[in-house]
Amino acid sequence: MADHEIPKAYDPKAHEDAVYAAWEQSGFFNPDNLPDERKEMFSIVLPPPNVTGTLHMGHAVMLAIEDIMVRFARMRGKKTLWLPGTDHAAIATQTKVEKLLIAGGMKDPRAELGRGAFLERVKTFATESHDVIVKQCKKMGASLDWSREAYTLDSARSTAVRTAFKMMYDDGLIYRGDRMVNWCPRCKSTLADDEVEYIEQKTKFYYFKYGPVVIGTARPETKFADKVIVVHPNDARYKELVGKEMEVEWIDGLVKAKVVADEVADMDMGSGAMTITPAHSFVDFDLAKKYGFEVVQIIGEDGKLTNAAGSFAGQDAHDARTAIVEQLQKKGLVDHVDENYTHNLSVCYRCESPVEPLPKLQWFIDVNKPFAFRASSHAPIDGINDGQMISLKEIMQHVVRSKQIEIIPERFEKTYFHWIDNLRDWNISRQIWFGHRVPVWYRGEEISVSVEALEGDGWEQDPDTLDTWFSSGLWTISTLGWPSSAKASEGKPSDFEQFHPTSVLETGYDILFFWVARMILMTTYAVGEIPFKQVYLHGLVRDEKGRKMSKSLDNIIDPLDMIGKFGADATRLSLVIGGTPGNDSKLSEEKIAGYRNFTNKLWNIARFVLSSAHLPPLTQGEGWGGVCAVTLADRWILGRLAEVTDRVTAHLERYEFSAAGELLRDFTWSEFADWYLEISKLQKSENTDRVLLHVLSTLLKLWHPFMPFVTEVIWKEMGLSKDFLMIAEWPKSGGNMDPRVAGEFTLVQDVVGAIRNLRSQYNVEPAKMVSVTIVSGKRATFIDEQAELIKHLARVGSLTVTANGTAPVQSASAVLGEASIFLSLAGLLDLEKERMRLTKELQGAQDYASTLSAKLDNAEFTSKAPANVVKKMRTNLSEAHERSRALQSQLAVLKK
RNA sequence: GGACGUUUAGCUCAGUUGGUUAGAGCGUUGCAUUCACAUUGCAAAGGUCGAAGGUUCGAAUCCUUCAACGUCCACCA
Repeated sequence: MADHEIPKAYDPKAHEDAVYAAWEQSGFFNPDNLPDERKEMFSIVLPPPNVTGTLHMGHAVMLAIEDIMVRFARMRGKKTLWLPGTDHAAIATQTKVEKLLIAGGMKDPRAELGRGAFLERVKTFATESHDVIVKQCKKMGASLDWSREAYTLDSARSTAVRTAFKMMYDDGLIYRGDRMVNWCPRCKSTLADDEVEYIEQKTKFYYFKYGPVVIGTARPETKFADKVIVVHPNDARYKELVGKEMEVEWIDGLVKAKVVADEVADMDMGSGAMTITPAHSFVDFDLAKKYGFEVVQIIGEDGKLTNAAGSFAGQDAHDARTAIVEQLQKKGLVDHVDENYTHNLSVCYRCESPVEPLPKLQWFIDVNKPFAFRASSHAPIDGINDGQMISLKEIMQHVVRSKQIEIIPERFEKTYFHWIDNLRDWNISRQIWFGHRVPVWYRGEEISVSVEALEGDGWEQDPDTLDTWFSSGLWTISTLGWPSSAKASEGKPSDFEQFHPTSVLETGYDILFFWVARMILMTTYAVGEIPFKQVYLHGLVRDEKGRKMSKSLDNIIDPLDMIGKFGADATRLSLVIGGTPGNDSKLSEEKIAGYRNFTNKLWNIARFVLSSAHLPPLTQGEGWGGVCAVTLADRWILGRLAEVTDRVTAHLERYEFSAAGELLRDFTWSEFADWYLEISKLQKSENTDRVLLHVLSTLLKLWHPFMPFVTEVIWKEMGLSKDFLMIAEWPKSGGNMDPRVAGEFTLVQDVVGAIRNLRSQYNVEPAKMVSVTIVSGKRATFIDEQAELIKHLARVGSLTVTANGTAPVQSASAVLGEASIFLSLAGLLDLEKERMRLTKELQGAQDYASTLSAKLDNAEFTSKAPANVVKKMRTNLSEAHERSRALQSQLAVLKK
């Protein structure tokens, strides 16, 4: 036990860093160092934060939830690995550094520095970010195994990336093609479909005369090379025209145009006729491919018009629009202009510049092409055989549909399938410098794809880099040693064999497509295993008004600030309690302050228990098995503790963190502190001390995953064990609540509550002793046995308990189901007030009774409802009647 | 245009397979400050569960329609 003064308030700052350092030093974050032989594995990979800066509340909620999962698993005796790492986040990081360099005075950083020097700058920035991120994870208390830390761009992960690329290339899944891509003229790079965002915008929509038809467009600057008119085959207006060729007057003079019929044309849209722009529209490009039309690029990668734009060549595409329209106007080709057209402008998700669809030679992953599946021998996927021809899309659908991967909450499965249905081939090459260089080398017409670099001999590597999600898609396998050390060596199983597939992937729903789906694709392909058995998706953390936290709104709540102010434990609780999976949650400082109050409450519970319960320290391993239930309160609190232990365990197994936390908080505060601790002040005994210590130590274990710091500090104060609470064994309930005990204790609570209520009604000071009479029929003996308890808890000086009796004069009364309570108020009783109060209560009781009898008189109800429901209702009815009678007789006394 | 989510006390949210006076925290109101904790204690007030229909002996819970708010996807003819 503590032989020194424990401070009145818990000060997180005084303990947190030291506790984390001690945990780290123990080595127990690394599963290989866990003390006993552990058979069952539990593994999570940390979704690697981007090295673009610092952690925000979204990361904090992720760390809090995952740490709960991990600490719970570890305490339950599983060989537990939580593997940390960071993501180089190619475009995001490069863009961020470019912005910083520009802010520092550079005009075009890439041009001014060159590839090598520029990458050095990015690397320096990434290293600094990484260090900050690691520090922040530690501040949160995250029990990550830092000895296994990984980085998406380090050498082991680069080998994995090149290996996967080569496998896919050899299987014919990776191909190089001239295809439409989303091009960001500012980043000078392509973007994946889901890296494009849309902003609603009002713009002009032009209708032009194009030969015999009128066509509509919002982007006149792309229309120079339009040579094909498309109409719907069923459109009567244009039936005659289909198949014809003609010369039409256009922007830069006459062009030769022809008319084709295709169902993509929408008869109800505009004039029903359109021309196509194969080089700058995904739909038109597909159409051009289908009919073999020429693809002429009008807008270049610099965002300027190409030579195909004739007299406008070299102008900025967006700026040239007005001049082009003017030229058409002069020729009398403008039919009319819709000034109020709203459409969605596509912009780059990183820099918000307008995105230009254009054709470009790029690397793609074919998601529809069947290949020969390579099954895993140690964790095979059910339903797909070795060598079976199957496409990536089909695998992605299969593993979720067959529930081999379970998504929580389930509704996101729908979103997932919908996304896959719309999935096109994945463009994986980017024209940026920071990232994994495409492992392809060229020499003249020759192409070589290689894991090892090809040096000299005239080989030149592709200048492009890979989409950042290509490397993070390999995260579960690349961090566990694939491909280099995926196999056992010297009889020792490898990390990959032990920990893959990982148990659960915990992340925000906003990266379900970006990352989760890509991991499923890459992992099932590369190793023939699912990457994780479950996906738990948390919601976004928003501000107290429900807005996203952002710099421009200046509403960012910084996790580090909150940890400094309220402690890591309080910050964690505020992020976990009150939220449900997949739903956004609102966070405010007041909320965190509320949980700071709770950590302090727990601290003071411990302070009280440790100062009042003096027992010789138990030797390690002995535990508190000797704890006995002597009094009613002992039986009650131990029974409740058993119930709470079971329910908290069940909640945590189902990832119901909020429910588990609320249950624990209510038990800790409203039952253990408010009732048992108060009772213990009266019923002092060695056994009471044992009960206090037992409940406290069990609570520390149950709370530990949620609030690791304060529980570990108290655990040390208790001196129960030399070992950390972090590796203590998770409690087992070891018993049930006796329903009779529950009923009896509830009666005591109700009696005490009724007396307190009467005191409050008459403004009797809490400290003042009062006189009370309880008339309680067959419960009189029991209540009399508990007289001391009731007197203590309700501050009663004189208590009379009788089986039968009449109300004492000058007293306020309350009626419980089994007892009538009278509080003596000599001279203070307000007859009128008392009469009104009792009348109101009587009314309530009678209304309730009549509702119940109406139900019970209904034969359909009594015949169809389950017997226990009917029985319970009969009991309630007789109680209501009894209560009404008691209230009536009390009113009668008052009237005298 | 398609899909999903939310709507319960002033605020933030729970509410298990439908079961009978709808719960918590914060806030509010009243009383209390040597006695573990004012980062506290005791008590109270406060809700026709978004609307309208339906199923059922019984609906916050299941079905239909509608409304408001939010999110994602598609789309620059």
